[in-house]
Amino acid sequence: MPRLILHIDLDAFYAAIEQRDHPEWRGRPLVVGAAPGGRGVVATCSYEARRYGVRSAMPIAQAARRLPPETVYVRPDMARYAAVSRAVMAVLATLSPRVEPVSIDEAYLDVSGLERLIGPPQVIGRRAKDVIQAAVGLTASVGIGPNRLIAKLASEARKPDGLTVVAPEQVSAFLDPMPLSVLRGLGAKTAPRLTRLGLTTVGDVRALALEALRRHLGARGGTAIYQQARGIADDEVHPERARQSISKETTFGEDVEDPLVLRDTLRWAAQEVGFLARHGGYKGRLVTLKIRLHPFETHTRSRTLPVPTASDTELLRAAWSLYQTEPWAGRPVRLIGLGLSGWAEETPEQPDLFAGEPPAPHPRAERLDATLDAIRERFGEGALHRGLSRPR
DNA sequence: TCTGGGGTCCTAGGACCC
DNA sequence: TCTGGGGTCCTAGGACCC
Repeated sequence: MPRLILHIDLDAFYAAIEQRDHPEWRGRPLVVGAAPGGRGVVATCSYEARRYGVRSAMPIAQAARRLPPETVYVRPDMARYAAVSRAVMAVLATLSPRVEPVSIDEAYLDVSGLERLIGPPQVIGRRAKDVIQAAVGLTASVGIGPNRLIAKLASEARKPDGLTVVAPEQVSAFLDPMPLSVLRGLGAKTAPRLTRLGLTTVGDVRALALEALRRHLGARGGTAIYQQARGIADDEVHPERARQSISKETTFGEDVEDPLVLRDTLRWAAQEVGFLARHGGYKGRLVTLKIRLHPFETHTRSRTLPVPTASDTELLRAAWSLYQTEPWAGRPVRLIGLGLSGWAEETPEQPDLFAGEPPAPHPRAERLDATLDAIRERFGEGALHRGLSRPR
């Protein structure tokens, strides 16, 4: 039986939350990210700001030069955004129990078989958008297709507040005219390898033999692109993917040479990582120090410990000794941080969204009220939209 | 023009063991 | 004195994604 995969992407997520909670900022260019005078980039910006050509990951100084004086700049409040995200994921779970969050503002749902319960794909997609609007007062763009790649490209096809369904027989017509960079794994470095061959669209890539693709992209990458260009891609949705690493890093406002400041910063990172690890029930053996030296030279150094740990002091000791064994002392540091990975075999899985609660019998969108109460209880009123309204 | 922070996955060489 | 493969672990870096 063919799968039906839904991809949902919350529109301008951080910026939309800020505008939701500050009505006076609605309709104005708004940037969530670094302070306009400082170092850093745009995390997300409102659609009003995008009209000036501002995009995610653009250096904040460059964005500030383009944007008008009435622009609002806000620092990210990740704890708040994460609460909204969890509320969205919870309400999506009333549609289908197979929800895989892929980032704070994106998820895949396996909605195969829901046509009998809800209706055709268009209606399922509409329902997903409605329950999110009702729960948190935000718009989302939805794409539905036979696998994850097509669902994702469908949600990107119309934004914001879009809804696009691609049936299996429409896949090649949908894919062929797209720029080849939409395929997963063709980024800034590898896409030009194909562009140099005169290829520009997915249709062009589809015309290429498997052997040629493997020659230019490597055996693994070449095969993956060959299949994607034919609309063949992963359609498994994994509701409880375990995380593989925990890390914390920071970029200094100005480069730092004082070893005491570096050590204090690593201590902070060790405490943050240790806290997250202990609360998730993780212990890891691999400690990685990350450092970015002036002007923009990045290194990692890692050490495998004999015994898995989640201890702040052990993390700090390992990271600091990695720093000290390198001839970096005295060189100005732009960024420093550390990570923990390599979980012990017996590390328990991260508890899922509803851990500890009785399993919901047959979750359906009709149970929205009960779900909203549960969300309010777990994530606080702030996660929810004020002036709650029911979907029709 | 200056380039965040949080991740995932892959590659490749060397050590080491059988 | 020279020489196999295969497998696993460790480490560093890079590409990519949101």
